[in-house]
Amino acid sequence: MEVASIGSAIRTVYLQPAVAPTLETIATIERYQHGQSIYHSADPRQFWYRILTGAARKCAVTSGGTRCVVDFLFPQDLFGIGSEGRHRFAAEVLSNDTAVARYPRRLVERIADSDLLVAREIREAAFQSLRHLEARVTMLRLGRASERVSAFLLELAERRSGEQRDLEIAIPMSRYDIADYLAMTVETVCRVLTQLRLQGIISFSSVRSVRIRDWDRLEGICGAGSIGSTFGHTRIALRPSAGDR
Amino acid sequence: MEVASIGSAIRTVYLQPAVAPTLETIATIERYQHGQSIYHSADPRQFWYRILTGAARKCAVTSGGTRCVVDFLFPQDLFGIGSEGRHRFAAEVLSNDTAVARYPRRLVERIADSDLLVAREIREAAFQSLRHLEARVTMLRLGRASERVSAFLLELAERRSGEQRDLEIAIPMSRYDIADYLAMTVETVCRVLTQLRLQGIISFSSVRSVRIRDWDRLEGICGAGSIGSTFGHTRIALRPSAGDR
DNA sequence: CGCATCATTGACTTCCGTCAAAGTGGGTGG
DNA sequence: CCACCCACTTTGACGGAAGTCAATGATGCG
Repeated sequence: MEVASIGSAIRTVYLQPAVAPTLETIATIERYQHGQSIYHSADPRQFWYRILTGAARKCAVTSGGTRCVVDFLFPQDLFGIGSEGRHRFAAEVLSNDTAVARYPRRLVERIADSDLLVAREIREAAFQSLRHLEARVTMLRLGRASERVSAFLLELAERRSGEQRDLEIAIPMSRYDIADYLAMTVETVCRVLTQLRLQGIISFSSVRSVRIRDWDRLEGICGAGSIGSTFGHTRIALRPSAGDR
Repeated sequence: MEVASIGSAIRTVYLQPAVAPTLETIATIERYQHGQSIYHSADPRQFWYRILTGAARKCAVTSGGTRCVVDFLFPQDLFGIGSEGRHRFAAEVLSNDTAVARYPRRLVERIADSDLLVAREIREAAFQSLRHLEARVTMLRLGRASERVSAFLLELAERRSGEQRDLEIAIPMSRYDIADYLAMTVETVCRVLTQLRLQGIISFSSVRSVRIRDWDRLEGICGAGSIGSTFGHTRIALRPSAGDR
C-alpha cells in the first residue's frame, strides 16, 4: 500500500489557474488596510473574492469570544465561494494595501450555468480548495507544537516564495494569528520560534520577517512526529493490508 | 459583528442532492466488507465514489506508519472527487455490507463538460465538501479532549439520525478510528467516553452503540471550550471591530 | 513622547500521552 | 457447542509537553 506522506501533503500548490476571462470582466477591485473586514460571518454571500495583493485571514469567532483562524489567504487565493446562503466565517485583512477582486455571486453562477469553460474553472478551483483544506486537516492533526509550527513555516515559505529558497519571508500575520491558526497559545508559538532560532534552523531580521536556514532539519521536525512518537497509534505495519481484497 | 458559533458550524447538513440522473446511469455499484480498501493512497483517480450504505474512513498514513483519519464517510457522501492525478488518501470500509457507487472520472468530466446541469450538481457537491472540511478544521481546533469527543458525538448523531433525538446511534468505527479522527489517543477517547457516561450525558447499550441522554450538556461541553478556557486567545470582545471599515 | 498592541520569557499547573495490565466479545476451529 | 484467540476496550499510574498567569521588552502610531 502506498502511503500519503503528511509532509508532502502539506506543501500544496496554491497557484490557481486564473478564472476565465469572462469572469474577470465582472470583477471589481477593492482595496483594504490592515484590520478591515472584507466580509463578516453570516453576511449574505453576495460576492466571491480573490486576493490580488497582500494577505488576509478567514476566521470564526466562538460563542465565548475566542477566535479561530480557519485559513490564511494569499494572492491568487479564491475565497468566500459557495452557493446561496451566508458566509460562515469572516475575512479580515492582514497587510496594508491588500487588493481584492470581487465577483458578484449571482452573476458568477449565471455565467457558470451557461458557460461550460467557466463552470470547469470554478470546479477546478473548488477542488483546489478541497486539497488545501485536507492538507490543513492533516497539519492540525500533528501532535506537538514544534511540528505544527514547522509545518506552518514550510507552508508559508511555499505560498510566499514558491521554490525560491534562501529568501527572507515576510510574515504578514501576528503571533496571535499564527497561534489561532495552529490551535495553540501565543506563548507556545514564541517559545517554539525561539527554539528554532537558537538551533540555527531559522533566523529573523525582524519579528515579522523570517529566513529558513536549514530546510532539511525543519522538514525533519514536522515529519518527525509521524515517525512514531505522538498520534495515530494504529501502525499499518502491524496490520498490513489486513482485510484488503 | 455576527459570529459563527463553532457548535453550529460542526453540525453541517450532509444530505446531498443526488447527482443528476445522467451521472447515475454511468455508476456501477460495488460491495465491500469490513477492512477492505475502496482505493489506496496514490492510486490513479479512476473513479469518483459515493457511499450508498454502510460507512468508511478516508485516511492517510505518515512516514512513520501512524494513521490519520481525515474523514468518515456515510451514506450519500461523495468522495474521491477531484481532477486528473492520484488519490491523496486511502478509503477503507468500516462496516460489512457497505455499498459504494463508482463513477468513472473521465466519463464524469466529459459529461460535466457538456452538461451544465451536471456541472452544477458537481459544483454544489464540491461546495458541500468544502463546508464540511471547514467544520472539520474548527472541530480539530477545539482544545480539550472532552470538547472534541463531544463534538464528534454530536456530529455522528447528526449524520446518522439527523433531527431524530432519543435514538440509539450505532458507532461503526473503532475507538482507534475515533482517536485518529480527533487527533488524540485511544486511551483518552475511552476516558472521556467513560466520564460522559458516568455523568449520565450518554449511555451505551453496547460499546458500539451510544445514546445521547442530555443534549444540552453535551453541546455545553463542546461549546464550553469556546467560553474561554483554552485556545483562541484573542477575545474579539476586547477589540470590538477594531479596524472595521 | 506616551500609549497600545504585539512579542518574549519565566514559573507553575494541568491535561493528556505513554506504558502497563486487565477485561470484553466475536469469530473460528476443533 | 465450547474453548481459544485475537482484536478491541477499559482502567490505572506516571511524566512531560503545553496551557495559564504574570511580568518585562519591543515596536509602531498618534
